[in-house]
Amino acid sequence: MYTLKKKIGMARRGEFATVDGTVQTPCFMNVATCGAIKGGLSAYDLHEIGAQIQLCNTYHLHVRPGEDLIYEMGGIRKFTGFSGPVLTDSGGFQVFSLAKLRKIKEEGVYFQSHVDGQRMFIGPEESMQIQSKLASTIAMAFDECVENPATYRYAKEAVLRTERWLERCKIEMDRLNSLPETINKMQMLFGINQGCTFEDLRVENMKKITELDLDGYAIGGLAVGEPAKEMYRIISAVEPFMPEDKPRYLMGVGTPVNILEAVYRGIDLFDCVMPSRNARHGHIFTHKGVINILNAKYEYDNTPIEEGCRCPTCRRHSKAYIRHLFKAKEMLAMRLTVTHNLWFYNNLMQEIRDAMDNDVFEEYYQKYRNIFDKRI
RNA sequence: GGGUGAGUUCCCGAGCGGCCAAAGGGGGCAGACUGUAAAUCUGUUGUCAGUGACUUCGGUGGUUCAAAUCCGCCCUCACCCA
Repeated sequence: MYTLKKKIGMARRGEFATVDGTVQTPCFMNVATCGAIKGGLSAYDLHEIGAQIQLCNTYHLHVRPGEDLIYEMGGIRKFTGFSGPVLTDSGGFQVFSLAKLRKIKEEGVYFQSHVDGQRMFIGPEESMQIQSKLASTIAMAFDECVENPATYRYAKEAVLRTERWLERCKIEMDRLNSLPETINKMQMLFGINQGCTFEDLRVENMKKITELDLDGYAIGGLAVGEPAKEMYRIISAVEPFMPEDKPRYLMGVGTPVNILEAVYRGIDLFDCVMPSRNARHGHIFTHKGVINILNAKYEYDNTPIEEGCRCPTCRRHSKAYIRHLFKAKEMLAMRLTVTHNLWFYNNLMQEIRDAMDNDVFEEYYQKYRNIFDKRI
């Protein structure tokens, strides 16, 4: 249940209520693909960071440890100990990223496990069944994320197939939610908009999927190599056709500026591996831009990553120390940088919400849109 | 004192007459990363000048058109015998 609290231009300040807690939007969802934030953060650490909601991956959890085990353990939330809402990605994106091993058919996708090469099949029904057993708060529709660039012809074929899959997802989800043994009978389903960078396909698809009256709508298949401007163009093209009273989720995006630009264009939810993955590689986000903590210039730098940052890392540690930990291959290095970056992202959303609440979002947007992604 | 083996670019370590500025690691430096097969991947790592030149393979003196590679002497290290 989404409540729009304020609108500033296209930007939306809202609240998204679920059975597992309410999320203040705009919001960033922290990515815990296999049920854990890579870099060694626990559910407790996430609480410290101000994380509202977490994303886990259907495909990865299906492969290991399997949805039956997680079902037996009481569902993904109980299993991981994360108390807030959890969104599960459908496995559709994995079909895309494991491109070499896949075969896409009308019934679903045949592919090989990245762990042991075992042949597997996931279709819309299977994805819903797995997500139902995982008992996440929100399930994502099983879609096809087409690579960029794509021909119009293929893009169209793929969107139409994804539309048919979406109808099957909804039917299966309704059925699963009515079963007595289902852990979360209120499991939500979000539809996913596709159509590559073709505006007419995007718009047609959005009109089509919103007819299904789902719990939320996502824009998928962006930030897959196209220029950022293309992405913004698609968001703006599709946004007018997204229901006002449903949360809007831009999948897999992005850099701090990408997020700011997307919020500016009416998006409520985000997820991205960038803060955690880049942190593991020493790339760190600050309000002044992006730094690489491994750079020689930080060897004797006794100041925190960002002066004035209230994250657990910056409150205590210097760049010189963190750099040393990386050089010494201590896992604490990654824990500290992932903590900072995730804090930065979650705090960024908090700052955006505050700016909206205080009617200074436009100023905030103008101040940072050319700064956050800059390399310094 | 005698014998044997070894000394290679920041480190380890290949190379044993020209195709060697010298494999491969490590380390260093830099870059990439957007619904995570990612604690991963890429580039670079003698000097100077954009195709080239110059200084390098313990030291020194030779042999040769040509030497990290062959020879003499010297130095250092390791092991063995006294």
